[in-house]
Amino acid sequence: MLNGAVIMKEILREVGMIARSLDSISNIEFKQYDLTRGQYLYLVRICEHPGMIQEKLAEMIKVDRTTAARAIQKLEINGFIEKNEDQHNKKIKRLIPTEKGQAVYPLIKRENDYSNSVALSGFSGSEAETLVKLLQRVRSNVEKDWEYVKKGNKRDY
Amino acid sequence: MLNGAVIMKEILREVGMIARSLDSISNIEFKQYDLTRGQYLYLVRICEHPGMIQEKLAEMIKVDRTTAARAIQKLEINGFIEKNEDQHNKKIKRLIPTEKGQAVYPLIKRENDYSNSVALSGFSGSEAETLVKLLQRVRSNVEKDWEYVKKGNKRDY
DNA sequence: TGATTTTTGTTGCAATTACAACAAAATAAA
DNA sequence: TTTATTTTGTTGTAATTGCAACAAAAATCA
Repeated sequence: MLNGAVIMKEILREVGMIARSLDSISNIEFKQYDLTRGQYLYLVRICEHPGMIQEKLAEMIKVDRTTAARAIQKLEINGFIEKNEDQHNKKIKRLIPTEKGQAVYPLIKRENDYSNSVALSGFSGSEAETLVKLLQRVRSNVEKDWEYVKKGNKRDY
Repeated sequence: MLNGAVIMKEILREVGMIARSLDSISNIEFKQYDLTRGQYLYLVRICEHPGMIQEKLAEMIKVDRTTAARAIQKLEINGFIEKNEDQHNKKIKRLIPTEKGQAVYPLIKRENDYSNSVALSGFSGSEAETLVKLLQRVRSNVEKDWEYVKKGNKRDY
């Protein structure tokens, strides 16, 4: 039996270890496609939601606006995506994958799927499902605080 | 009902979003203790495992050896920890928190505990327990691949 | 309408991150 | 013991990351 104190620290640390491991692996494996650190994160989302703007992408990934801005800038320079201007709104730029970007997408997807299958090896279908649902709830809880703190507010505890 | 395809991508992404959110929050909140980005990760572990060497700490956190080296170097420069030489082994340096480091520890702990409680809000005790256990299995699965890839090996998929 | 606030985007810093490449001590193998 | 390999640590270099501070367009408000 696990007591509360153990759970307290473990969730956060386990998640951190898992995320860093998987991110590190992906970054190493995507170098062969000329994607530098972190870029795959943005590219997959742009491919899945073409026309998205970078502000929303940053929120989706949970990364600083300026970090996203530069990652996206680089994706554009290297020909993976385009920034298209909007008909009705002069301020926003809609992000669209190029042919090159679309060609890389399935390779990223395949790697991510494989990493997921590794992560879930030994899991039954229902265990995997339970985990996804619990994680989605955690994410929903956590993202509220993230936005709150990111905006300069102070949490009270 | 969730189908396999959704689960496939969701686990990895949910974990990534949660990890980045929590890390971002912590980094903002720890600035008041003069801890710069990422340093809290190392300091808590050194406090909980005094005498640890930095190679093991890097493995524990799942971060590059050289990243850990510089983070630890900075913790030392800023007086949070000491590097003690070992009696029997001239190569290794044992990491020990200073008074200052020990004074900050409970503050980090408190913040982490709070973030955990936020992450788990709405969870029953048994749900929280289930999540920890599933995450530990995921981490165990994933860290094997991380070490494998980090050492220069190529995964086949 | 006009003034104010929010959204979206960029650039200047200063810092972390990590790959390479090296060194030296410790361990394993011959 | 001598040689080879692994472990542990550092530094050079190049890149990402994110806070501040700014700008301009859009949305809200009075």
